[in-house]
Amino acid sequence: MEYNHKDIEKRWQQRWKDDSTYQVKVDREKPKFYVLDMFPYPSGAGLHVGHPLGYIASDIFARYKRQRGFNVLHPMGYDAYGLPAEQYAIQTGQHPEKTTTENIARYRSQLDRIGFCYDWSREIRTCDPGYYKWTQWAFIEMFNHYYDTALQKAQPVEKLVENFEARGSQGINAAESKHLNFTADEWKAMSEKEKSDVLMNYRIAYLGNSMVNWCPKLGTVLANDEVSEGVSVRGGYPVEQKVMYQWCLRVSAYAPRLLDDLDTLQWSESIKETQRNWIGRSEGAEMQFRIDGSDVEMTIFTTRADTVFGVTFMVLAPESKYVDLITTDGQRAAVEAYREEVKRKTERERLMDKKVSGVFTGAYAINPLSGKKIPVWVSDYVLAGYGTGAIMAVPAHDSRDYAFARHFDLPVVPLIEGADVSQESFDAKEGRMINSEGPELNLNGLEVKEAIARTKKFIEEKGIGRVKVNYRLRDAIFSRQRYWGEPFPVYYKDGVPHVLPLESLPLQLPEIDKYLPTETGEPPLGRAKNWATTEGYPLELNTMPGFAGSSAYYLRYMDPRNEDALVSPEANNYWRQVDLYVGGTEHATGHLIYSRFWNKFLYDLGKVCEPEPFRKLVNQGMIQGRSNFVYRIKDTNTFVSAGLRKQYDTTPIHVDVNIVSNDILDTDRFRAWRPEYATAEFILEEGKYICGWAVEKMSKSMFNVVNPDDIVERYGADTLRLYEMFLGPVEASKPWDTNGIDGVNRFLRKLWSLFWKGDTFLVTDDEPSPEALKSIHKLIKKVTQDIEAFSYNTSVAAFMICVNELAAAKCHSRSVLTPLVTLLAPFAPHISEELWHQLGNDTTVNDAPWPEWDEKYLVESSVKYPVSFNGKVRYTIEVPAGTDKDAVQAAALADPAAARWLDGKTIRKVIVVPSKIVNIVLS
RNA sequence: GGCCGAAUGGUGGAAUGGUAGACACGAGGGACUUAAAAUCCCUUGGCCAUUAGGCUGUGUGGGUUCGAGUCCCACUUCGGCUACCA
Repeated sequence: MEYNHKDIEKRWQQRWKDDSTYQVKVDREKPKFYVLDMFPYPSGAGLHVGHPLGYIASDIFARYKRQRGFNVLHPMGYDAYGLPAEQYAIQTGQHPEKTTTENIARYRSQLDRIGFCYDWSREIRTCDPGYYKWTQWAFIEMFNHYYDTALQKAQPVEKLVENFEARGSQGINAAESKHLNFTADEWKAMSEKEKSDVLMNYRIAYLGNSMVNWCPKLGTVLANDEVSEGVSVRGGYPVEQKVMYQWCLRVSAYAPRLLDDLDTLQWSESIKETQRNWIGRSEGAEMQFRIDGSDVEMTIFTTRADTVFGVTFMVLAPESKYVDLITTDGQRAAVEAYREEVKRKTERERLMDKKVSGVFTGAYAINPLSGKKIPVWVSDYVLAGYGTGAIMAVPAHDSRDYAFARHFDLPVVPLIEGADVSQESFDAKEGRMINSEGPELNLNGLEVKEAIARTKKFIEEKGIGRVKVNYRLRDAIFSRQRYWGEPFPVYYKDGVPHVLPLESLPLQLPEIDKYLPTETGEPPLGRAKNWATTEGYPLELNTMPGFAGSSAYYLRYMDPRNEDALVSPEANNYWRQVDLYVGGTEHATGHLIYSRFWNKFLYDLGKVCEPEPFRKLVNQGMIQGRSNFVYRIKDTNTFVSAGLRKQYDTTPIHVDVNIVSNDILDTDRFRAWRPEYATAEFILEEGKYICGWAVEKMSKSMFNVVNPDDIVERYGADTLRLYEMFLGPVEASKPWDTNGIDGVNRFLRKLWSLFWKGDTFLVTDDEPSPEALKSIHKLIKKVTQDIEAFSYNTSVAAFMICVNELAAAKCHSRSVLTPLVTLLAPFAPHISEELWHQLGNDTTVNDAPWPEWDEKYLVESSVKYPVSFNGKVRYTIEVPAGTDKDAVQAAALADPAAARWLDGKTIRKVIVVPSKIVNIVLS
């Protein structure tokens, strides 16, 4: 029998499906293990060979854990809501659901061919009403809770209301949008609408005016992580800042816990660091500056409390509410003009434009420590969204303040001994303070750190300010002016928002005729007919963002068809959390923050039993494309081989990598590729046309997309799986290069030839030779350790070595081949399953227990010690295995070859090190 | 600007501080074959040498060590993420 991958893979994939081999149930007899891939957005382009990299790695681990006796949950589903399907719908009128369903079908067939051990009975789609019911449910719960900062926990809003009824706003510890002060009587006197507004200030899901990233081209707002360098991540369209009344999630309330709990996670340091930066904890102080001749007090935030004596001016963000309060009549026109100018600029223009700009408000503030009058300016280098939107400017020790001061000719007062501020600011937090003496506080002579602490203490005592920890993490904007997303379970009664009762969920996405905003500028849902409750109250027109559906999907897999809860306590208590999560780093500041937040919220409610969703995270690298080029001689239809192109004036042209093999162009297929090349002529080198190559992003336009289907068709899924792993470490980014896949395929055929020669089944019950035993035990040890360490490329290499050794030893012994096939099963499940059954087993190879290695087969009978002098290996001595250290030393000293190297010198010492090296040090 | 990571043959990549370059591709040579494919064997970091063997070698410069690709310091280059964050 020949190795026929098509027959084997088709047959076993069918068997696994028929037998439901990979379905799992809660089984309290067995330990659980939860392996999860980040579920894909099913794009129209289908999978390329880069996508399955992480899936293959996690599949190997899932199968391995199953063979180790774990009950393994390994599900898959689709992040089905998203912009591309909607953009496509706008262009073509095709319902996004139709596009999405088709794309999912394509993804599924591509995934199926690779032979994953997913439990497809647990498949979920975020756009499925049975699923998004629970997204809406979570939103309602967030609406009905506030965050208690003393308990560090979400609490029902009713508790807050009780407090208001009894004591007003006094004594509450709640995360809030702004600080409110009212009495119980004032609360009781409020209208329905006023009460609603007050509660919005505390709810975890709340409606609020906030500065949003508005993308006019996409017609929607975007979250911070959906914007990069002033343009939208999807599409790259310009984004502007705008205040809008939007649904938001109070993620910021969870910032301290999101930060602290990072330490409990087995994630890469780099991704934890990225999250730490994104959360952006900074310890500093809030301080009040009174406006001269007014009772307005402006609050600023600073991490450099020590530099207050160097504050020579203050700056407000153009959007700051203080601007209206303090601008003098004389300056009002100029300030308004400036604000208009800033407003017109997009975020990108604002970032690009490095020119310093700003305008004086006409007002002066009083420095609370020195008592000096300092001017207050407005400039767009101060952001409304961070801190309080107002800063104290210390030009001597902050480069942005310095640039501003130089531009507008404001004074620069150095505060640190020896700091030269004639050319640039001195930003380092070190040195001794000078020029820092006021009527009540003297910092001169202190180190910066001491000065910060002293100032903080002083301002707290004097009531000028307070120590404050500030977080950069913003609340998540949760509204999208889109159609293809989860509808909010919200209706408006007399303008007051209410959530729908839980029994009425899911609130299904209505049909609409066009997917554009309405003529009046309302979101697409404004087009839906009868978009109201049965009582006729209008429903919310926005939909939820992409991250809503992906924030708790890992919980739903535990209990995917439960109609009464997101996940039952039984299922959740058994599966608990994801033990291994595999996916790309691009979600570091998006999905991976939102999921943690969402999970912590549900944890506070007692709905889930683990405070973190993903215990261990592995980030697979990106697979880049490897493009091929042909070189056309200018103004001809003649193409010259890469090695000869320097002799001509040529233009490189991307050529489809699928008609190139080992960089050699298939010239016939090239002529057939496109009509304009039908008459192409070639200048060959050594009879071949060699293409040039470059590493680029994998994309259609570069003609470097490799479809896994083609690889599976030609070499089989097992070869694809092994090759993707063999390419390099899972975490590393690397270009896809199909050259070299033959080596892996050759390995599988060699493995096959241990079992079959022609139609003869070679397997015997003979006792294996010591070499064969050593070979297989070496493999067991290596593969076991490598899988645990997620080092699959070296595992594949170890398989190749073992098979080569067994072939050389002509070993066909069942007792060696059985563990070999068992070990290979996670990597190449189809061929392993086939051979496993040929060895006479009936169960699936995935239930074959993982073999254990025995060190006794790995011991050498004699050991060779390289002997080195001063670090250089000179010769080798051989001693029986087990020889102790002293005997090795004696043997080394007695070896006549040593004399050759001693050369009159004396031996200072002899060191026997663990790695079988004897090191002789001469003096 | 900030943070993180990387740098090893023609290529992808191996090396708990202990014989650098495993494994694979590619390349060269050979066997089998009418031929091709497939398969098998040999060579393959560089330099010198007929061989034996020698020298040299992990981005650069220093350091620690009996011993450094690996640890420390400085630098260079390249990637990734992030950014007027006060």
